[in-house]
This record gives sequence, C-alpha cells and structure tokens, in this order.
Amino acid sequence: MAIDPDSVLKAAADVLSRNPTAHLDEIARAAGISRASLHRIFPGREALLQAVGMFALRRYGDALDAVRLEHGDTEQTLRRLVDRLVPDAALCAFLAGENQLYDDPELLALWDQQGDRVRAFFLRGQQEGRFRIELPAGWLAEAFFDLLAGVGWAIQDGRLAPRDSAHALIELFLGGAARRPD
Amino acid sequence: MAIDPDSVLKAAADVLSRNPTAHLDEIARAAGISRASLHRIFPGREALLQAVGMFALRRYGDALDAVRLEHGDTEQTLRRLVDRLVPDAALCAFLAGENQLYDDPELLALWDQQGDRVRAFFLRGQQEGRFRIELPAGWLAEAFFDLLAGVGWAIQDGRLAPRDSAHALIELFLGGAARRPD
Amino acid sequence: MAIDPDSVLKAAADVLSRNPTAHLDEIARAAGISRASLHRIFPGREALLQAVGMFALRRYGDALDAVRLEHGDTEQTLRRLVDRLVPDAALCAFLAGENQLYDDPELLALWDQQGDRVRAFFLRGQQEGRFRIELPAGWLAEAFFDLLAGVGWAIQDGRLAPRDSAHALIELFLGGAARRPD
Amino acid sequence: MAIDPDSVLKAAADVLSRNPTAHLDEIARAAGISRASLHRIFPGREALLQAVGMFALRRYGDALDAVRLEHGDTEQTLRRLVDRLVPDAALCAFLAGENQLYDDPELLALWDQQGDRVRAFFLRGQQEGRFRIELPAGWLAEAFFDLLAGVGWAIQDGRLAPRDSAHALIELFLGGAARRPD
DNA sequence: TATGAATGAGTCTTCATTCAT
DNA sequence: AATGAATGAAGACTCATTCAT
Repeated sequence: MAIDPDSVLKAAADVLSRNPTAHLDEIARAAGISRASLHRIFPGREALLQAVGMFALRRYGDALDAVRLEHGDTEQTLRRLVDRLVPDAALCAFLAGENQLYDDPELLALWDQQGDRVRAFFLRGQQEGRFRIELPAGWLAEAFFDLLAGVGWAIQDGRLAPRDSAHALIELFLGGAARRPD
Repeated sequence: MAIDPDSVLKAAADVLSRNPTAHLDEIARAAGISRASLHRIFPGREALLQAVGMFALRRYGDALDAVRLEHGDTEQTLRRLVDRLVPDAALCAFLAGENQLYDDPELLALWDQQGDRVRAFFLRGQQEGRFRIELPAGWLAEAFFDLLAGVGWAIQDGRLAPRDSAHALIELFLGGAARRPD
Repeated sequence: MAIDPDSVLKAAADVLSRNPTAHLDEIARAAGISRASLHRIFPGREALLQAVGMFALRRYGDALDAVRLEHGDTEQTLRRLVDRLVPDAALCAFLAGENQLYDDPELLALWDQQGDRVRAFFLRGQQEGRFRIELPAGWLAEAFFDLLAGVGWAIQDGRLAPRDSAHALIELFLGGAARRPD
Repeated sequence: MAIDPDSVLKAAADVLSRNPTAHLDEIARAAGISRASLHRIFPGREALLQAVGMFALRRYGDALDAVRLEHGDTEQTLRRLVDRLVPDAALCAFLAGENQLYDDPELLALWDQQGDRVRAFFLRGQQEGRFRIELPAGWLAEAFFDLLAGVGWAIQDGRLAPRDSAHALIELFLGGAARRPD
C-alpha cells in the first residue's frame, strides 16, 4: 500500500511545530513509516521542511479561497476564516516558528502572495468601514497570523481548548481586550 | 579582557529567536567569541539555552516590576508595559519559539510565575471593569504574549518598524480590529 | 521471458570494470532489469561479484584452453592468446581492479590455477629458449595480465582502438619498447 | 600537534589502492586520526578521493621533474624514472584503479598534462632512435603506466618483492619478454 | 516470474564537546 | 583566560535487501 505523502506532511507539521529540532526519526515514527521511506519521499531534511511549508501555505491558501476572501462582508468572512483555520492552527504555528524557512524563494513567494491577499482583505474592510483605519492593514494581517499561531501552540500544549479557540480569537481580534464604556 | 556573559546572552537570544536550531558556532560568532569560550562560560548547549531563557524571563519580570504591575490603573499600566517590553520583543520571540525550553523545571517555574502575574493582572483589570470579562484572563495573557513575540519577529525581519510597534500593538490589543459603530 | 544470467554478468563486468564501486542500481539498469530481479538471480552483492569473477575466470580459462596453452610453439601460442583475449579485456580489467574479490576461496583457487597455467607456460617458453630467462616467469605472467587489463581500461575509456590493441600489446610485450641496435 | 595532511593522503592512497571501497573509518585508522578529523581536513569522501588523486599526480609530476624528463638520454632517464617511481607504485595503482576519479575536471586536466609529458618523452626517444617507432608513443606511455600500477598491486599483495620490482619492470618494458636470437 | 515499494543496516557527516597550547 | 585543533557521539543519509503485488 502506497504511503500518502500528505499524511506524512501533516504528521511532520504536527511534530515540527511542537519542536523545530525534532529528529527525522521522531517524524517518521509519527507518520508511521520508516526513516528510509521518509527519505525516499522527501530527499533530505531540508526538502521535508520545504514540503511541509508548501503544504501549510497551500492549506492556508485553500482556507482563503474557501471563505471567498475577496468577496462579501469582511467581518463575516473573517469569522468564517477563523473557524476554518483554527483546526489547522498547528500549521500556522509551524509557519510562524520556522522563520528560516523563507530562505527558499518558492516558499517565500507563496508566503508573500498569501500575505498580500490577507493584507488586501483588511484594506478592503477598512475601506468599507469595517476595520479601524488607524491600524495599518499589514499589521492587522501580521497580528491576525500571530494570534493564529499562538492558538496553535496553546492548543498543542493544552493551554487552550480547541473548542473555545476560534471564539476567543475572533472576539479578541475584532473587539480588543478593553471593555467598551457603555 | 573578560567576556561579558550578558552580552553573550543577548547575542544568543537574538540569533536563537530568529532560528531556534542555530548552531553554537553561529551564536559564538554573533557574540564575537570562539566556540570554545562559549563553552567555558555555558557548559553545553542546554545550559546556554537555559541561561538565555532565564535571562529573558528575568528581563520580562523586571519589566513587570518596573511598571508596578500589581498596582495602579490597569490600562495605563498595560500601555507602559508595552512601551517597556517592545524593545525586548526579540526575547519574547525567543521564549515563544523555543517551546521545549520548558522541560527545565526551574525555567518552567519562573515562566509560570510570570504568567500568573500577568493573568492576575488581567483578572484585576476585569474586576475593575477595564477589561472584557467574556474573555478568559488566561487567554488575554496568552494573546498579549503572542502579539509581543510576533512583533519581535516582525521587527527582526524588517516587516515592522520598531518605532510604531508599541502603539500598533496596544491599539490592536485593547481596541481590536473592528471599527466601533459611532 | 526469462532473464539470461550471462548477459547480466557481462553487463555487470562492464560496469564494474569501469567503476568497482558501482551500485547495484547502475548494474541492474545496464542489464536492463530491475534491482529486485538482479537480486533474485544473484542473492546479494557479494554473490554477484563472485559470479562475475567466476564468469571472467572461466572465459579466461576457456581462452587458455582454446589456444592449447600447454602445447605448441609458445610465441605463436601467445600471439593467438592475445588475439583471443583482447575482446574480453574488460573482464581482465575487472579481475585486476576488484582486488578484494579473492577473499572468496573458490575464486582464489581458480585464479591461482589459471595463474599457474600461465606461469607454467612462460616457464616452458623460457626452457624452450623463447622467453628471456632473466625475468621470473611469475613476473612475466603478472605483467602480461597487467597489460591486458590496461588495454581493457584504455579501450573502455576510448584511449585505445580495439582494432590495434592486440598488435600493440603483443609487440610491446614480446619485443619491448627499446629499439634494438641493428 | 597539527595533523599532516600529506601523511593522511599517503595512508589513504595506500588503503584505497588496495580496496577502493574502503570505509572512511579504515582510512582514518590507517592515518592514525579520528573520522571526524578526517572530515575536517577533507570535507567528505569525494573531496578526499580528489585530494588523494591530486597528491598522487603531484608526486608523479615531481618524479618527472626530478629525472628531468625533457632532457638527456631517454633510456637512462627512463631507468631513473622507474627507480624513482616504484616506491610510489601504490599511488600509480590508485590512479589506475580509481577510473571514475577523472570526472573531476581539475584532476583530469592534471592527468592529461602528465600523460602528455610522458607521451612527448617517448616521442622524443623515438625520434632519437632509442624507442621503437612501430609502437605509438601514446601506447608506450599507457603501457608504462599499466606496468607501474601492476607492480604497485603486486607489491601490496606480496606477489612481488619491492627490491626486484624496478629492475623487472624496466627490463621487461625496454627489452620485452622474447629472447633475442643471438 | 518480475517488479515497484518499503525497510533494516550500516556508512557518512556534523555537530557539541574536550584537549593542548 | 582564550582559542585553534582534535574528537566522541549521534543524527542524516544511502545503500543492499526484502516484501507484497
């Protein structure tokens, strides 16, 4: 029975987001295959990291597509996006933590592309009067991703219940921590 | 001339926050000393990581002390805290990225202690009616730290200007991204 | 369609004489079969090497038989032997290059046996006054084989035309490089 | 005390000429250093092979220089050359056996250069009436080297006494195996 | 029978670490 | 005290080998 590369990537992202220095041994075990097979599918550690990065970015992009980021009410879209992304928060944590991943030009290009989409989204929301214009759209995109990654780590470490995560995230991100004066 | 351990720690934190898997070689070079000297000061990689962690947590704790976290107006305190922490955001990025740092009991204890202080701070703010009570204080503390770490990474990568960071952070964290209906 | 073991052996000898460290992969490809099939025919690398060695030595022995080494005029016999062996020079190159082949007792025995026949041949030639007696017969046999192997390599590398090789070899070996004073 | 790279190269050539598939472990042990040190001096197996090749070719070239190949009586020069080269015959054996060494352009260039010198030498000898003109100078050079390599192997395997080697080689090469009719 | 797919075994390589100066 | 040089230890990698079809 053939090994499913995507399931290997998912396992790898899971392990690596927890511990970026994880041995290939551990990753292979998590994927339920041998180290040798891991090497056959992804020739070398670097290739594996790159593949996991591409996988994560693809999933991220898929989520942006799925919620039709470029259309519709921005706030509702953002809520749907969070619901969709939180289950993959570990992938975002991986993308956030593995900073030197972006030495790879292909990966960097895709990363920038998705980043641009999200920035454009927030910009549109600002123009439509849904998001505060005092905050740069780039920073909104950045912060949104930071919180997503943080949720990913918190879930993995058991500090946050997956169930509550999406709500907590969107509430804080949209409404802020300060209580509004009545 | 004797080597200053703190400058080594700072250099190490800088390198390691960018790349948690950085070799001792690179760290030693960043600190301007030889690998052998690095080894004499911190006997082993683990010891170095632990020392950097302690250093970062101490600085974090110092900031909490300096703004008198346990007293005074919580919102004003939070603003001062951000101003004080943003210059050290790289240290927070290090603390956030080096997840397996907390295998060390001593470090974990200190980490928990500072975390508790911040959670208690948010709880107090909630009780005083300054922070929203719908969001768990633990999540507020978590998210606050996530944003801080994200700012650290963004500054290091040149995606965010150090000058604007503190303002952007506090504005988003307190007020959220959504525009309040007039 | 059944695989012909001898064609595999020939391909293997060809590849291995060029590169004694060639992988089974390369050999299988040269033989036009899969690695797995190669393995079924020859159970293991060592077995393959042994088989190629036996094959080469058998061909060598066949040549000695064919020219009736033990009988007739030694010089004429040697000329016929060279004509007969040069087409198989690659096999000699293999036998010369794969030094550790002779760890196998069976192979070593056959190798010694053929070597003895050639040495005896030169000895006979010396006794009959055809070969110089100042040179040990063992050395003559050795040098003869060295030149044969050298020709094999030179042909494979395109440094020597197969057509001229036999003549050049026998002329040098019998007459030497020095011009005889008239 | 610093490791002498040349002594490592000599040990490596010795081991590798005997067994081209020798492990780095064995080579390091023969050189009296650790595998790690071997890797520090020559970064990787390929680099080591290349270095050994360059070393051997340099020694070969040094011998050509030392006997002033381009000047003086060719036969006497050849005799001196043999005396000089036989102690390094193992290096020649290495150069002859490691055929795929010449994938490296630098090595190939040096190899061709030394080959050209020897070919030119034989050509000169032919023009001066010392070597037979029926045999291509290129073949003389080739055969000369083959015998040298063969001597190297024979000595290593104990089939030939180092003491007698030079004499046997030069006598056969110059005079041939056939007894000259009185 | 023949092979693509998977893996065990063992080498290559690179660290972190130690030694000698 | 500080470092270049050397090495032990352990992970990365690549074979030869086996398995399932």
